[in-house]
Amino acid sequence: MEQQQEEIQAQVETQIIEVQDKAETRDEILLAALKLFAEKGFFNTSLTEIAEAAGVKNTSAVYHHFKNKQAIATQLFANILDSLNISIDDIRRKNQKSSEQLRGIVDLLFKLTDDAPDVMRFLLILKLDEFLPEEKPMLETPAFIKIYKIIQSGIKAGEIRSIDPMLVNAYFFGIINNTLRMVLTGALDKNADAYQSQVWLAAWNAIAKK
Amino acid sequence: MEQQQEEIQAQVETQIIEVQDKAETRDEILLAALKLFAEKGFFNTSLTEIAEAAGVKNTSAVYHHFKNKQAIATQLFANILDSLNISIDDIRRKNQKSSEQLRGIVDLLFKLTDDAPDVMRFLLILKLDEFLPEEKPMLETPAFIKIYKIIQSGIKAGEIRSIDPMLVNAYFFGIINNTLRMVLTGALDKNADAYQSQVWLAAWNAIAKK
DNA sequence: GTCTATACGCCGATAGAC
DNA sequence: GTCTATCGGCGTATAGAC
Repeated sequence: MEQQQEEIQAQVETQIIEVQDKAETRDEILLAALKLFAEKGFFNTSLTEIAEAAGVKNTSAVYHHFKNKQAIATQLFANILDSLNISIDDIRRKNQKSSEQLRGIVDLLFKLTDDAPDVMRFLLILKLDEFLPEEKPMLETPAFIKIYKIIQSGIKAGEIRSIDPMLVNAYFFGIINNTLRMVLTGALDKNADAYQSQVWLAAWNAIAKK
Repeated sequence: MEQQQEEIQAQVETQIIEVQDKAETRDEILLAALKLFAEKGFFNTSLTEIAEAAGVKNTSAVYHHFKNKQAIATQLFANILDSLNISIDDIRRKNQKSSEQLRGIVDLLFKLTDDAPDVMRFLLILKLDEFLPEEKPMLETPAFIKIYKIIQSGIKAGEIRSIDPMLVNAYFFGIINNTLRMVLTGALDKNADAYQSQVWLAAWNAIAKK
């Protein structure tokens, strides 16, 4: 009985491990690809390199998980935007005012820049439509539509200046993203966190109703 | 005597035409490459396409003018930065205050966005280090060093807030460049000129001493 | 699901006539 | 200085054994 249970336990563990292995191989590929794309760009990264970095000695293994190189990038793009979208939902639920919601988003972006710079490089630096020409432009994805709505609410509520919401977007994320881009490329030498509070203030002041 | 002069005249004209042809062929290649790079990116553009667009039926003609594909991009980069640098010198000569000099630069960038969008796409949208890895980062080129100096002067003169000049740069050109990027990609639907005065104000206010 | 081996195409680049 | 012709190589992608 005990032995049987142990066997079952062992089987379950094996299954978990197998499942993990499957997931891990796929994830290893995605992770390796993200890193390489962020470092050298999509076109400078060969499938051979991705395979190596993922711990497989072979491009064929990669082709078993993904139709082609583009499909890897597409999946990365979807994953990143999904998790961004979920985070934004969370932020909207926990905060009422547009200013607070934007503050939350800024907090998230700065954290990501320090903790997952490759993700932010993918979002801010790579020219996505060069290798994902059929994907929707970022501004039309759920995450960014929600940001647009936050801005609209802020204007309606009198928190934000009454100008074209798209210009508000341009000002606010112009300051935020450009700063983060400079952190990512090393033009600014401290980590993102060191700049966060002052950059937030500058960005918010650029769009806040006086 | 008259005939001789006519002949000489004809020869000179021929020479001029030939010289023009030489210059034009090279320029045609550069122009075609600029357009194609701006439209589809460096890696999605083949030398065959550049040759066709330049009015030559052949890549060999291109190779006669440039060592390789990279050399075309390098030349484009140098030309654009040179003319930018010259324009900035001109602006600095004609204006005293940092605010006026920055205003002049903004004016230039907005004009370029409407009149030479491909040049601005090359500067703002393309990921240059992906295909020009050995080139100096843009911030280290003469044109941008001068902009940095303008900012430093403005801080010294009390026109601009006393913070890290690099952050001033991030704020100011964050707003300017992000707006222009959105014009270039169509996210903002009017031409750049329609936004210029208000965007200038927003960018200047983000860095001006209150 | 990962390996070996291999096919295939495209594109960058060169040689040489004119 | 532009043409025809052609090479070589890399990188994507597939077939098939294990």
